[in-house]
Amino acid sequence: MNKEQVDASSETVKTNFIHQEIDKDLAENKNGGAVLTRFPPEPNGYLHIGHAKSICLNFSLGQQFGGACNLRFDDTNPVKEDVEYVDSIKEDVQWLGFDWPGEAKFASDYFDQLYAWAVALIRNGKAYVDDQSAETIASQKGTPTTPGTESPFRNRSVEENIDLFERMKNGEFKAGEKVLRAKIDMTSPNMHMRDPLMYRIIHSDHHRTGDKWCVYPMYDFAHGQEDFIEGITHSICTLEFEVHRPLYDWFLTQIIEADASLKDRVRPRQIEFARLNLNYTVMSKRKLLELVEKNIVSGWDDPRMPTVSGLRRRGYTPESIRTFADKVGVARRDGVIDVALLESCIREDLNKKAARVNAVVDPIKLIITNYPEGQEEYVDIINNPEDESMGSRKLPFSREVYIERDDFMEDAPKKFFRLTVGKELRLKAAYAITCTGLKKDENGNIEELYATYDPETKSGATTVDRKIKGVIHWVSAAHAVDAEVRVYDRLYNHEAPAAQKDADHLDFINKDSLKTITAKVEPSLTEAKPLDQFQFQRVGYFCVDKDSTSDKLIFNRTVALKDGWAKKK
RNA sequence: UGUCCCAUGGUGUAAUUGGCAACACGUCUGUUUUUGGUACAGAAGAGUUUAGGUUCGAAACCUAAUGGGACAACCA
Repeated sequence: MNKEQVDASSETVKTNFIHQEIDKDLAENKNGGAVLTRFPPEPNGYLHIGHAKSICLNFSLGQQFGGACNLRFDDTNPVKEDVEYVDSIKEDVQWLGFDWPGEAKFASDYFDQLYAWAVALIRNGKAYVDDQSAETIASQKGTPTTPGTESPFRNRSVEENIDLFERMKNGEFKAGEKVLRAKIDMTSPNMHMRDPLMYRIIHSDHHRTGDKWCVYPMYDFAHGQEDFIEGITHSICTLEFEVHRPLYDWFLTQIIEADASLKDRVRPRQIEFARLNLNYTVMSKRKLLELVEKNIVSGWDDPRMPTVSGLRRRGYTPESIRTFADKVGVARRDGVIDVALLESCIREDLNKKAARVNAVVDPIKLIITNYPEGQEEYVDIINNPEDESMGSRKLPFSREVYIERDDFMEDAPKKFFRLTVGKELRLKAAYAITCTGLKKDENGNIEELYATYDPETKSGATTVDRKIKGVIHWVSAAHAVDAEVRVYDRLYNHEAPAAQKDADHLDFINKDSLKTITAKVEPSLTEAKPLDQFQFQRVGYFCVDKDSTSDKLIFNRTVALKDGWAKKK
């Protein structure tokens, strides 16, 4: 199969530089042709759309190359981590449509091995216990432009180091009293090679290992070895870890050197890519947490949050997020993606799937004066013009209906296809009506509209065949059900809220990012279940909120429909 | 006064690895439409940051400049 055919048959097959690097490794028969990736979150927060990109990348790489992708929790810092996050992360990954081989893995599963390797490094004179304070160690580090200086404890004997490290493990010292450091090069131009910390003392219960450990490995001494233990071939991470790569490789080299039996094992390779940035939002855990803690949003799953749980509650589908991740691409240059792309992905998906319903979001009553009082009838209406198999339903029609306030205009320009006095238009799936007048209150606000209908124009009836340009949606007033509709907009009114020098991201909060209104919806919606998705005809895509009940319907607006008319205005 | 990474339409990614720049989103036009949606047809918009070099030929390779980014947590 050549590349053209692949592209034509499957939109998801798209090349990127990581793909190409793996191809090269395969061509060189590295690792015996194995490909195994991993998604390694720290269980200290909720996943967001940026993680989703990484998840899609790692898992689909695993799938495409006939391997798999491990889910591994990087739980090396008990003071920040919690099982609550483990559960939400698992749920989000599965919801996105991915699964990992066997049980989820944990860095804490490897603490014994990591400890043994640390001891091996000490034996080989590659690590030492430092008694200095964090401040002192930091000051000896130097700066990116000036070399560091060596610790006075750097040349302790192997025996002393081993004894000290063991006593650290046994809890004989207080937190901060001692650390284990790699002995590399305090003058290295790469700060991470200036005798980085391997272990620190933490007297705090770990969510999985309890109080077994008093020492915990740092990221750099853990991550590469975790990959190595699991047989990961390609360790894909974001750009900021690029400077860690020499250290990643150095630790692996030391470990293999210390134990010849490890020489033939799969050796992981770290590859970095640019993290996802989206405009009109923020992506850092810290800022997202701030939004939650300051009650700017209702929680991690607030539909305005870029979290996976927020997007889910907003009505985004896993498919739409996967196509988004695919379209965004993978590269080494950092950029900012337009949310419009995300929105187009969910529209594309929901256009095919969502049943159309009639819901009037900003209602105004229209009375059809020549329709008999007390009469009602049921008209047929198609559920989804994009999918005939979704069938049709009956919709009640009567003398008084609600229509959208902005579907009427008193002094309408000629290009206005909707309702205006004297003009005929169609109530979708029902009759053609002609507006005959209106009633205003003392402030000049329109209270009611009046119209006459033409019984000959009933939808489906072939008797009348005149061209009627305008078609609007409506709901029978007598049958309408009230529903709370939460109209969401972007959370920030600045496209780069986190990138301003003299302003905080909170300065750019969009005060109108949530408008709660009461809509009149068709009665069939009382059957809707949480997370069900609909297109409110001509308005947008909406999903039933998790707190919705048949007595109190709540809908979240996922995304508005494209509005060509709004642009013209 | 450092090391490393990056630079392609408005945005994001491509360019079969040296053969006169493509796709998606967005924008604009039209056609169809009982959704001003969808679908369809078409258009505008970059000559690839700059300057040198290598080459018959450079977005791609080399050098330098410029611009952007990363690195000095007992975080990951």
